[in-house]
Amino acid sequence: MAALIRDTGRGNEAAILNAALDAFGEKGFNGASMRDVARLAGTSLSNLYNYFPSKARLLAEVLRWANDELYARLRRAVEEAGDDPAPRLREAVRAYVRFTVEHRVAMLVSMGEVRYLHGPDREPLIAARDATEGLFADIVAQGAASGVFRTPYPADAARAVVSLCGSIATWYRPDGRLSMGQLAEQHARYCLALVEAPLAA
Amino acid sequence: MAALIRDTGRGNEAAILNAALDAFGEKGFNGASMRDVARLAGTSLSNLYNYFPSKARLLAEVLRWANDELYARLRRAVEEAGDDPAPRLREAVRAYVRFTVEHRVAMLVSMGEVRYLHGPDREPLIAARDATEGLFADIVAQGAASGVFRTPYPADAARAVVSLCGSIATWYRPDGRLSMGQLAEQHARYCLALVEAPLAA
Amino acid sequence: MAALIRDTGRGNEAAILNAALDAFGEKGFNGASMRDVARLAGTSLSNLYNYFPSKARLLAEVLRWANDELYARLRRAVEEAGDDPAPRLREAVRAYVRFTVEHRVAMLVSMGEVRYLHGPDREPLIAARDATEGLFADIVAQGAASGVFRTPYPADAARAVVSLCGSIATWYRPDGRLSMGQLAEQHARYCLALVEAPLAA
Amino acid sequence: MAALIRDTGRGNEAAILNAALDAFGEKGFNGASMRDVARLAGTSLSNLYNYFPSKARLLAEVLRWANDELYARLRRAVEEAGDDPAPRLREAVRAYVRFTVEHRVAMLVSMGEVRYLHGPDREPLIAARDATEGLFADIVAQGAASGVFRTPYPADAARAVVSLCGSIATWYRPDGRLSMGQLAEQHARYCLALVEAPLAA
DNA sequence: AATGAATGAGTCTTCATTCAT
DNA sequence: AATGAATGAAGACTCATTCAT
Repeated sequence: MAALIRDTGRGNEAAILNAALDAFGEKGFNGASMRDVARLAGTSLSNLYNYFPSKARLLAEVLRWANDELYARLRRAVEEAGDDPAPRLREAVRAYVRFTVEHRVAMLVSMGEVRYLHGPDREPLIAARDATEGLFADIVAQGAASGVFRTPYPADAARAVVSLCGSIATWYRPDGRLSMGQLAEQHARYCLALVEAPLAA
Repeated sequence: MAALIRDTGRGNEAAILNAALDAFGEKGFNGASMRDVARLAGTSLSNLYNYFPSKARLLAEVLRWANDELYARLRRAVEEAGDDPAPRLREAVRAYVRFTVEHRVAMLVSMGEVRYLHGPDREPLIAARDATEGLFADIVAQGAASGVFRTPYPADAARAVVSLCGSIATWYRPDGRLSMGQLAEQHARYCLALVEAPLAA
Repeated sequence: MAALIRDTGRGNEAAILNAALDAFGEKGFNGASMRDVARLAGTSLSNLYNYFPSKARLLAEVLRWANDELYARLRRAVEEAGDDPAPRLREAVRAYVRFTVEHRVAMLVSMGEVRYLHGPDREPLIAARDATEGLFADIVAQGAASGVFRTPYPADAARAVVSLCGSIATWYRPDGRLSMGQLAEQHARYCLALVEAPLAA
Repeated sequence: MAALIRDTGRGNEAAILNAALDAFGEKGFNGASMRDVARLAGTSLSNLYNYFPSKARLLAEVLRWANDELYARLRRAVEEAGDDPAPRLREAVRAYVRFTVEHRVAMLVSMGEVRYLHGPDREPLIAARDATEGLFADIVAQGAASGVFRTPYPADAARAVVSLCGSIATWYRPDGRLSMGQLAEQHARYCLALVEAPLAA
């Protein structure tokens, strides 16, 4: 479970972002204090404000990083999957599951703490999340159009797919029964079944 | 969206529980203050402590009520659905979706705020949640045994079903495009598809 | 260590007074709450106010009972000791020590918590305490006048005697090395020595 | 009555410690609020917590300072008194009385409020207090061994001496009848008499 | 970029006390 | 005499944030 953010080219910034990710992941946005973040980042409380003007902005930045990374991975996975909707959906789901498992806290924060953002910090995040969901929506639409996904709800099924993959973060434990690979495999099948694609027996 | 808790036979208790549900639902456990709860309940801050010894205990009680109600509804729905696994799953999912829509905040709190509970308040809740999930697990197991659910992952699919239904709470808005009935219908089909039951074309 | 206050002929009054004594003894006047007292007395919080109009008054009553009892015991001991100052002092000290040991918390409260009393509750207590000290002052004065106590400070030595005996309460433990009898014996000798009375070799 | 703690080399620390000493001295540990301390120290309530993590810890630090200072003074006094037990005891008592008078509240707090300390804050204080008493115990033992103190209770008399000197704090008023010098003189004699040393007529 | 000290508003919780029954 | 419910003030402590250095 490597750190999500590697380097930003600006002093302690990456350490602070990763610390915020951990803190918000463990205690939630309101439960974690700036002192918690500072402690995890190994810097002083007041130094945080040299990088981010407020706690909300810090959360916003963390979420932006997480979403950008997830989006990039999904794009890459889909591109490498070729043109057919079924393998595209399969690979997108597998990538999503892998990201969820590898960066569970990032996913948790991303799903749960956005609602504590208001004003100008909020909308870019919502847009980014919609873009991520849009990737799935496109695949489902393509599959429905070509007749290979026979779900009667092609306009809504993508949301179900995304919800299903994201919810793994709420219960997954690294020492659990299922490996990341098994989880990815299972969910790929769940999602193909959900959109009513033909399945190998 | 009627109040979840009607009356407990003890002074202001029901009003406080419902107020806590609303407050935790809107701002999260850590974001909502006991003052918020008191204001919503129409009583004084200190009077809260005549009913619940701590904020955590208050949350625990709220969650217990929500889970008990959900569990009871699911039981009833499953019983009335007869013996075949497919209609049983269909009715369970529909009941779950209806509960999620009608008591969205209860569901949100139930999914998101349990992790702020520790010590003796936590375990009964986890057990109750497992019991709810167990209802679905039984149905899936029955369907898999009888061959009507052909999912290769009968031991894990119930969790996916529950996650899928619960996640509605994170995005549903009463004024959205889909009615509760449509939502229930869609998810019933998603879930039957997910466990690879035969579907009417 | 029997309860200090036996019965007052008024419902739960004695139980409340003894409970207050214990509570104030253990946690101090400000550290103990009326709830603590109620719990120890086995009654309800609000019922306390049927007997005593305020926490301060409750403390005042407790102190009055303790002082009255101590004063009575000292009077009796002195009277039974005859007319000579040396045996009178000896018996007074022994009685004081015995009371301190038997009702340690009463003594602790009496020494330490009076200062939290103000207004009309305070002065009667101070007067009662002065009366107790006056008993010793009289004996020392008598002994000095008759030449048997040769202390150069007859006007001040009584205070030292009283302080010395009372301070036992601050360190005495029932399971300690010294029995009540030994303690009484030792202090009788300390005090006779302090006033410079002739001592048996 | 100069401030007990001069400077600690860390911001407002000395001011806070002295303020705590005054506040606890006047109202007791439980009667004084952290706001009281802040007001006396001329700083904000929250700033207190930049120096001491809790009220109990603040009390513990205050007590440590007071005990260290007392112990140092006693050591010095004893060392300068030469080798004979009688002058050593005399000078130790005088130093103790002077400290009690000069830092009455420190002594009061030290005697009365230790019992509100629990856990790891408590034991170092008890040990320090025992060390102080140990100084007197050594002197009494030495005097008893050399035959100049003829008390039959050499193992216990030191406690009486310490109690006697400390109790001055409970009644002393700066505008009272006796000066500090007189008080020191009187108690030196009380204590020598108490251990049954030969006294100048 | 980095820190320690500082602050005012806010947190949960407990307090002594009152009131209706 | 006795209780359970209620309350406003106050308790210790933490918060996000700022400022001087």
